[in-house]
Amino acid sequence: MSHKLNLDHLDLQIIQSMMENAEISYADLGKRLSVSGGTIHVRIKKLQEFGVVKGTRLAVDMRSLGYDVIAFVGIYLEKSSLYESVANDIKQIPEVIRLNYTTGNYSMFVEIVCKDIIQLKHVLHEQLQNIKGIDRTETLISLEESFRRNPIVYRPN
Amino acid sequence: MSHKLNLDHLDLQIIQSMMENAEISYADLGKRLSVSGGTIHVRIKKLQEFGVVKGTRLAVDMRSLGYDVIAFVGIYLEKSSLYESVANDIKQIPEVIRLNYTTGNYSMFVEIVCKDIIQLKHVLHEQLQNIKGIDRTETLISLEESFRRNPIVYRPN
DNA sequence: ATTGAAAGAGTCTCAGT
DNA sequence: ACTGAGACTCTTTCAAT
Repeated sequence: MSHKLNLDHLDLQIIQSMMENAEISYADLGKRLSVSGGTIHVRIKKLQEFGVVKGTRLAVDMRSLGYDVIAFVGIYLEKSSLYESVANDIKQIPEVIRLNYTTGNYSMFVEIVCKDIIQLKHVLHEQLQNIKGIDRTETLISLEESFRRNPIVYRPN
Repeated sequence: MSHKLNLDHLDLQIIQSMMENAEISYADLGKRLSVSGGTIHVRIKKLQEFGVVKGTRLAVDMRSLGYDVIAFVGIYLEKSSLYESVANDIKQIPEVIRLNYTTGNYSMFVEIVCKDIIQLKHVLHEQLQNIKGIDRTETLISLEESFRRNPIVYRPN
């Protein structure tokens, strides 16, 4: 992480392409980017060694599994020094899939995924609110996710 | 349509495992779950047909690519009927990777990924604020991401 | 660093259960 | 529905450039 990475256009194109679809074969991706499959292989191995690439993950449609509710919760702390302790307690709640320490309105900001509103209510009132050091919370419930996409790391022109 | 799929424990275990790491072979995953590799293959094909599985994606450490800044922006609309038009304008901003229509404090909520604060400032002031129909915005900048993980779809016991 | 080809490993299909 | 084996495809290594 302390080393400066020197990534060229080919590296970025590979990343851009495989962030969207990691199933493409090295040979096919090589064809598309005008190099051999062997070169794709070497580059990906390098990116893994450098820690840029962290593996591949199955993309799952959570709604079709019955996880219909996404909520965001802004958290106000009693004292900002309680961050570590509160973060640790929050991590014990499996429905919380993400926690950020933030500037701005809130001290902390979490994302929650649940099967229904009943379960969300349970997480908010029985779990989150009981954590020592949390002053109060504000909840945003997502009625619709308009889009979600990857950052653009390679822009052709 | 998102109901009523009949998925059993095996399906959920496959999903749970491959959400974390999609590189495992069918044979190895089968061993772990006490079935043959062929069965894993059939199940995954079924999950793809049902639309539960949407492919695989490369997991990338954005920070090592120089994308150091994550920000969340809450948006107040002049009228909530402007949602569609504003959503469309927001989608044109490549740094915005996610947009949700929400209840609660804000009408809309976006996530932004940038290389630095300069770029974030540009996105906020030259792009977002110029969109017709946006009343005002509140920005949360992430100072640290404490954790990020997948939802739990299978809990052993 | 990239290539092409051979060796090794994984996916996919199918007949049998 | 699951299994195991054969056919096929992809990954990985490596000598040559």
